[in-house]
Amino acid sequence: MSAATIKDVAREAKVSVASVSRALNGGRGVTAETSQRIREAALRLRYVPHAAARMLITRRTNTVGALLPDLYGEFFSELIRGIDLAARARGLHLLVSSSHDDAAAAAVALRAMQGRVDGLLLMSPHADADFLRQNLPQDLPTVLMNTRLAGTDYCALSVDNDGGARLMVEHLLSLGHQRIAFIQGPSGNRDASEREFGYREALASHAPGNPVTTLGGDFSEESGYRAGQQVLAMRPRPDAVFAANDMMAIGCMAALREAGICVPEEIAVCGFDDVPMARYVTPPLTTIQVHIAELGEQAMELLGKQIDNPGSVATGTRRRVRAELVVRASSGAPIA
Amino acid sequence: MSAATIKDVAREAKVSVASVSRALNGGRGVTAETSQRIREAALRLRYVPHAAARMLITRRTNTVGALLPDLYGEFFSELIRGIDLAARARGLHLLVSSSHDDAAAAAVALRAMQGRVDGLLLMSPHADADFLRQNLPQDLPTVLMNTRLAGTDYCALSVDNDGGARLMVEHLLSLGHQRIAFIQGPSGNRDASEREFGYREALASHAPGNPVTTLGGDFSEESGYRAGQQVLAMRPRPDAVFAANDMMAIGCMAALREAGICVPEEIAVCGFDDVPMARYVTPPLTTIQVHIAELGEQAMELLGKQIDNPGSVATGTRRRVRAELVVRASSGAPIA
DNA sequence: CTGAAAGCGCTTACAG
DNA sequence: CTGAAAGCGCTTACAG
Repeated sequence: MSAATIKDVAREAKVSVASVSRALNGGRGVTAETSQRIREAALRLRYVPHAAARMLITRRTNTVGALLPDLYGEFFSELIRGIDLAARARGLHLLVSSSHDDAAAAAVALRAMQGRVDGLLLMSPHADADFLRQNLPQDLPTVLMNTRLAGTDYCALSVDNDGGARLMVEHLLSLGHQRIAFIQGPSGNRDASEREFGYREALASHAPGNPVTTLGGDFSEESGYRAGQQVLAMRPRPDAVFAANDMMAIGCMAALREAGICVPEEIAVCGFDDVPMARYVTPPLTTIQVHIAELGEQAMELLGKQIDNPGSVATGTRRRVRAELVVRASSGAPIA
Repeated sequence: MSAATIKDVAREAKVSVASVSRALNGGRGVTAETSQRIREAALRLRYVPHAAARMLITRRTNTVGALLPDLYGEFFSELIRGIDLAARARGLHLLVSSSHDDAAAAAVALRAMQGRVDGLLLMSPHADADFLRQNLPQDLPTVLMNTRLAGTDYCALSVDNDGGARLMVEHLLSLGHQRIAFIQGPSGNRDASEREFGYREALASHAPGNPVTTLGGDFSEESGYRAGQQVLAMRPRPDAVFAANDMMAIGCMAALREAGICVPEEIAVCGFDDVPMARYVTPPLTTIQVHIAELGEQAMELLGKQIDNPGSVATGTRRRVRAELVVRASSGAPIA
């Protein structure tokens, strides 16, 4: 015996399918008595409305799609949890898709979601204005997360990378550090370039005379290690290193330690992200914490609004998720 | 203008909708020429078949559901990535649902997936035979992951916890450690109890005379710290501590360090999981690595088989994902 | 090879 | 309040 349909319930309750539908969806236009009888019949038959049939007729899937570059790692883990929680709270299902190596794969994934979702949460390094125009259905509510958005009017959420970087530079300056070097992230990476921008800007406005020094990196621990070796060779040597992410900061500290340099006594080192490991390295890492889960939650909230009430969210709405300074031993600050 | 339907394509290509359907689904029973014309029309109209309509008629959603206790953290992050990759490879969409605080919430989530998925990947601490009988549709292909399965014949994947724990105990014994204490995980947790079982079994078979000592814990770093303090107070003191997970091992090491005890010279400490942090603590942690992504991949594979070919997977099929010893400094082994 | 028609399970005007 | 009927967009026997 297959799953019960609305017809079975109608027969069992001796009413028409129309009444069953009405009773089970809010109950307007049905006597309390009939409604009760219908509900009992549905329960007895373990009736669950067929999702596809309902989608077809209501044009609503009650599902949102999340297209992410990856699912792995601290960042995505927290992001997807924030999204999931917010979706759940709104009674929405979550369809995920990730790991698109190139723009073509991302486009395919995007297309495949068509008709399966009421809205889209999109984070993709491949997405630019052109890509979006090509691959996003016109009328599908969409919120971009940490994605290039020059030339688009989609709603967008992003991490306040420059603000965070500025906080860090101000912190280092306040401790008396003068020669602050910056380890860059991968070129073309938006987070990385915004962090660098914040670094430059903070130096320019607070300490215009101080040297601006950037070292190549790609977010990997190894690249941080190599940057650390470069720091060792510089004359005059920087008295602080600000890495565009924590893993590079950790790699950098390893290089300094191997050379017998004490952190933070001889050189301060700090990062960005506040990965869990940051607390556990020696010395614990001063870094910038970003509320990633909030990024997911807020994006979902914005998307939910658009879905429920198209037009309720102004075109091109932008929001930033705040970044906070987390002071630990590696920057040489007196710890309370 | 809304999305094009099959009718629009039929009109554009001057054929019936039946031909469009045939041409676009494999093309059997259509001349190459007609098929070509139809494809061009579809492309021109940017036609994408309406997913819901197709689901309704084919009874296939091309979607699998993953019901997980959480999405956050190393373990789930890796698990879901393994699942996602395997699902992608089979052209299946992935619907996720998580964070069910109790059995009732899990049941609701399970029901909500009905009709939306062709199969289910299920990991739930709330799921026992009774729960499954109550809440799983009879004929829905399902694979259980790391879930209690006494009394069920669902297919199931699980981590080889006892095997891993046995490896660790054998490793410690081979290094000459005699009094090996074990820090337990939360009571009722399947992974935790299997690891403890492996610990006891390995001691019983390889070193029946050695003391069996268990200390309470709940997988949190704090509980490991407290267990570490208990270890310090014991006489005779254990010469090795095996924690049921890495975070407790890390907490334990912190307690020992504060008391001025050297790891591994005075006491060896090791964990289970190989979280990324394990490499970075001082000293680096000897632990058991589990190929979590494999768990997800294999589960997906088993599920895919069941979906494609019901009956092709023997009822009650069980598989275990292997666990490997990762030797680092904390166990006092000579590192190559 | 091609098309007209039935039907998947539901919701929603439209009558009564 | 209640029911008969149309229709959402698709696929698939069934004829031709």
